[in-house]
Parts: sequence; C-alpha cells; structure tokens
Amino acid sequence: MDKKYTIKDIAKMAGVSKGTVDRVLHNRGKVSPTALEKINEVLNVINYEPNLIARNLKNTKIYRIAVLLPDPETDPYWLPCVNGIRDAVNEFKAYNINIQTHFFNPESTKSFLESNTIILEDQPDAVLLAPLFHKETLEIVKEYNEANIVVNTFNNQIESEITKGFVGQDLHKSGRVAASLMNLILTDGQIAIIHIDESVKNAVHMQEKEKGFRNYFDEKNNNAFSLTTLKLKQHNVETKFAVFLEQNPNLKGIFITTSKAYQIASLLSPLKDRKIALIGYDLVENNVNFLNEGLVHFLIHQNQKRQVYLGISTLVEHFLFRKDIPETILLPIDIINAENASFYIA
Amino acid sequence: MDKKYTIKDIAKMAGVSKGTVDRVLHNRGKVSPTALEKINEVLNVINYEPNLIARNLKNTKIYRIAVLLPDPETDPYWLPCVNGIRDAVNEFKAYNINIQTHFFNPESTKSFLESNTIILEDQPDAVLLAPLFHKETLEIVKEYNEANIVVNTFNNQIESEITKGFVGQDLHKSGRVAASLMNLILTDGQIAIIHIDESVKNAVHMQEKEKGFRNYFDEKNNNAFSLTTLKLKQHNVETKFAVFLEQNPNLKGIFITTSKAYQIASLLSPLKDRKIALIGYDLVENNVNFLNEGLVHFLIHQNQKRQVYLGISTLVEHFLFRKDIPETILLPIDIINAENASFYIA
DNA sequence: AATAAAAATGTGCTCGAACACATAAATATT
DNA sequence: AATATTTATGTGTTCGAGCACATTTTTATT
Repeated sequence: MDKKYTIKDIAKMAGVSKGTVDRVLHNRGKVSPTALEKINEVLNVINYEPNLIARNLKNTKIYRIAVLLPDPETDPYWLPCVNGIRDAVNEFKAYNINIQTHFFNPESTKSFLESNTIILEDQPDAVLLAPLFHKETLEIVKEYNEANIVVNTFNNQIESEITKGFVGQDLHKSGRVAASLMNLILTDGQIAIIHIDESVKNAVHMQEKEKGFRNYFDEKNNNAFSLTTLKLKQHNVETKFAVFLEQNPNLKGIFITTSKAYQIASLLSPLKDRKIALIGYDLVENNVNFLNEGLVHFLIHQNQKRQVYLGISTLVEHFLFRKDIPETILLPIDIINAENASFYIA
Repeated sequence: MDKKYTIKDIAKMAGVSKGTVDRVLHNRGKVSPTALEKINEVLNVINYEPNLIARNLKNTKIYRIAVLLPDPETDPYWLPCVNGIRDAVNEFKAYNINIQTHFFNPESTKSFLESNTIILEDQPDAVLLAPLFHKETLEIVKEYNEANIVVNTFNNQIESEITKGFVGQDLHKSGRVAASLMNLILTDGQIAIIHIDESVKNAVHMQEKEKGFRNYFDEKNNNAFSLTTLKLKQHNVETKFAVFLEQNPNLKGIFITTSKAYQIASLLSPLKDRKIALIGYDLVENNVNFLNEGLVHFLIHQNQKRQVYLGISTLVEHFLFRKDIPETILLPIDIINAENASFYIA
C-alpha cells in the first residue's frame, strides 16, 4: 500500500531512463513533451518520496550553522542554551551538519555587532540568534539576507517581516499566567511589578510581561488589588528596594519580569514578619534555591534550552529535508513550583 | 579536529583492506593478531564513528513496531496518543520503519490479551504498550521476550525486571504537586481524594497519586486539613457524590486521581454557594472546558502524546542507531490552569 | 542528401557501510 | 616436497539519489 518507489521504479514504469526521471523531478535539462507526460502519469498514480538517506549520503556539502547568544558567564539565564546546542550537535552529528557557537556581551550592542560581523565573514549557511537589540538586529539581518544566509531567531521576537523564523514564548500570555497564580495566592493588597535589568535591551520583553500581568487583573475587574511598577538595576536593587518596602507596608506580592527573582528573595529572606508572594522567571540556580526554601512561590520556565534546540533543528531539517522554517514556534508556558522543578532542570 | 573518518581511511592508515577493518569493527571472521593490532592502533588514535546514513541506506530491513493502547473511543484520555504516533510516523518515514497501531478495550483483560496475541502472530520487531493489567502484562511480556520482540512500555509502570523500558510520569510526585497546589488555594478544611474508575485496573496508578498527595500534607504537619478518600465508579458518581457532599459540609477541596474531574465539576456547577477547589488530571476536552469556566482550578498534564512519541522514538533509535533503550524516562509534571492550557493541547 | 547543431535520452560513477565471495598466505597432512 | 585444508586478507557489489558525461535522436543549415 505505501510501498517505497525509487527513481529506478519510476523509470521502468514510464519506459524511460532514470536520468530522464531525474530531470523531470528537478525540472532541469530538457525533456520531450512525450517523456514528460509519461513520467507525470506515473507520478500521479504513485506517491514518490525520495529516500532522504540516499540523498544525504551523496550530498557531501557540510551545512554550517552559527548560533549567537549572550555569554552565559555574564548572565546565567543563557546557560541551558549551551546544553540545547549540545543536544542538537549530538542528534545531528550523523549528518553533514556543523554547528558553531558564538557568545556576545548582552550589555553591549557593540559586542553584538562585532560577533555578527565575525559570523558574516565566516559565511555559514544559517544563523540562529538571540536578537537582544532591536535596531541592530534589523541591520544585520539585512546583511545576512544579502549574503544568502538563512536567519532564525529565538527568545526575543522581532516585529519585522525581515526575519522569517522565531522560537520562543508568548510573553503577554506568560504575564497573564503569572497574574493568575498571584491571584490564587493573594486575595487583596498591593502587588509590585519589578523589572530588574542593566540596560533597556530587554525593555520590550519586560513590558510585554507587565502588560499581560496587568491585563489579567484588568479583566478580573477586582479592585481589591493595586498594581505598582518598579524599575531597578542590578547594582541598585538593594538600596532602592529597601526604600520601596518601607514606603509600601501593604505590599503582598511581587512579580519579577526577569530571571533576577533571587535578588529580591535574598532581601526578603531576613524579614520573617513580612509574608510576600514572589513570582519570577527562569530556573536559574539561585531562583530554584529560593523556590525550595519557600521564598519564591512560582517560577515561569521559558525553556531556553528547548528554544535553541528547536531553532537549530528547524534549520537542519530545512537543509536536510527541505522543510520550511516555521514562522513562529511558541513554547508552552511552564508553571514551576518546588514540587515539580526538578523535572525541568536540564 | 573532528574530521569524519571512513572505513577506507582506517584501512589506508593501517595498511590493510577495508574488509579487514570491517571484520575488526564487528569482530566477525578471523583476523591475524598483526592486523588486529595495527587497526586497533589507528582506532585508538582517531575517533571513528560510522556514518549512520550509509549504514541505513544499505540496510533494506524494514523494522516493524507495534503500538498497543486502549481505544480512545472508550476513554478519550488516550486520544492524544494517536497524534503522538502520527508524529513519530512522519518523523521516521524516511527510514525503514513501519508502525502499526492496535487498540484494546481498557475495561477488558480479555481484549488486552487478544490484541497481544494478534501482535505476537504478526511478529513485529518491537512493541510499545500501555500495560494496564499487571498480571496479564507479565505473561505476555514473557512471550514477547521468547519471540525476541523488544518490549517498551508507557503510562503504567510495571514493577518487574521483565520489562526493560518505561516512559511515563512519577505518580507519587504528581500527587505531591497536586497537594502543593491545593495547599496554596486553601488554608484549611476538608479535602477529598476521589478515585473514579470502572475497574481495579488503575488501582496502582491512583494509589500512588493518593500516597503522594497525602505525603505532602503529612510532611507539612498541618492539622488544619483533614483528608478523606472516596472511591466511585462512573455510573454511580452522581448519586454517591451527592450524598458525600451533604454529609461533608466542610469540604473545601477535591483531588481527582483520574481524568474524570469533569464529572465532579458538572455536579458542582449548579451549587453556586459551595466554593470547592478542584484539581484533576489530563487535558481532555471536558476538563479543559471546566478549567476555562473556573470550576476546575488545576489540571496535571500527563502528556500521553509525548509518552508515546518518546516510546516509539527510543525504539527506532535502538534499531537504527543501536542506542540503548532507556530504562525509565520520567516526563515533567506539567501544571495547567486556564491561562496556559492552550499551549499543551495537541 | 549530407553535414552541423541542438535537443533529448541514457549510462556510469560517487557517497560509506555491509557483506558475499574470491584470492592469497599460512599451516596441516600425506 | 606436493597437495589439502585452514585461516587470513582483499575485491566487488549493493542500497537510492544526484549529477557529469556519453550517446542517440531530432531539427536546422548548406
């Protein structure tokens, strides 16, 4: 029923040589109308699917994929990505796939641009990047397109038709998820939305989460809650947050839009008298520790590891199996507490 | 650095023919100690990894895998598995893999045994099964082993050394996860653990969940809660549960250990005055509807789809790439509420 | 009609592993 | 020493797609 036909089979059935079948399948070279029709007739009857194994055996071309992401040494958020890359390398090492990892400094647009220049010079077949900087990304993606280098992105969604593929999360909805959990823990009181970040680079990221978070409470139309936004930088968290805490004695919950929940948790740790619900992002080690201690109630898992893995594997399948690169792959918004955390840690 | 060596390369380096290298690699045929040493010397220096593409090209053997699971028509819990099988079929259709699906009636051990007999007669290379019935499974696995058919299991863990592989969830921990969520919603009162099932087939399954659930509260040592267990069958849910509700006016939460939370939810739906927290299992349509209505607070996702997919793919990789079948693969315990459910529905 | 040019079609080799088979070298047997 | 037998080693073919090149057929040109 679903017998596998080969080019030779088709040739025999159509009464021509495999060379002619090959020309029809790839519409190269010239074929007489008579032969074309005969072959098409056969192709209409059977369901020919080329043997990808054979194709890739002959194919001596080595596809080179560059992955560009922030240095995990600077921000451990990116650490799981390295494992995702490792997995992809392992999975595809049987094929002619070469994967090269590049790191940039997430606090420097210059570093981002420099890394991209290096990649451009290296002329890979494709690049998967975490486009932290919006304007710069548009520039370099244009260059990649001109150099015929396929671009795929992850983690940060760029609103532009210039990029084709994206793997990541729906940030707005993840904010809503956080809100729904907060709404479950608390019945009333003040909730702070805290952005902790060095630069404006994550601005869009954090804003989307905040919007989603607020949107949930707006819909509920529950005026038992009041929401406040607080923007902090890593170096001033301690001082500024202490002041904020003092000035807001009714504070009951905190939603931290970056992976820095542990910074807040460590400040709340000594204040045993204040019971504040904490919800943050990402299973970085410090966060998980506070999760287990009970100071952080929930973490939302962004699954960076899988983001990178999927980003790479769609590229590989594009080259190897000629599949299209999906426009957007949205990963589930995983809810993590102390009880199920261990299963998500890579 | 990580150049790919072929058998021919090794032969040249060792000064022998590729035939001899082949004999050493597969330790077949006879090889002189001199040749063996020369080849081993080369193999110690380089890192030879056979080209799996080439290997599988020549390999004309078609590996046949049978998948046996309960009929989704009888219990929609199993519906996502069909999609998992579809995904696997698609992914591996390039290779010589043939996957056959078989359904049995989950309420009949006879049906289970009959299906297995059919599969045994069909002589596939491997079988992936949902071993609902413990005793019967041990019997038929023995027969599979004798017939040299590789066995992998999913969903229900069989405590026996007779089976090698299992893909599923840690049920005890999933009970704990449910408890931790319940503990978040409620501060005190009575909690019911309800088992809804036709037969004893799921007994172990449900018990493990209950144990985990109770274990969490035991550890907390919080005597604000009291836990009760209630066993129901699908046809008597309505009558028995109504009685139970009346007799337990202080009931604040219900943990349903099967995918039948919707049955309880539909009975609670008209009782607007009683606010009861509901936590259940599985994203079957009815459950999700009540989740969205707010009657079910959380569902724990057992990800049957991925269970089957992984169960198949480990078998495929076993045949194609000679990888070992992992003894146990435990999938994450996904916490689902109304906000993130859509991302998990296949 | 003969030759040149263009178009159509067929043939043969490659990729790397695997294995059957052929040949060669090393022992054993008379 | 000559032949038989065992053991070791090498050669050649296969899998299916893809593409270069050779060959044949058709059409154009003198």
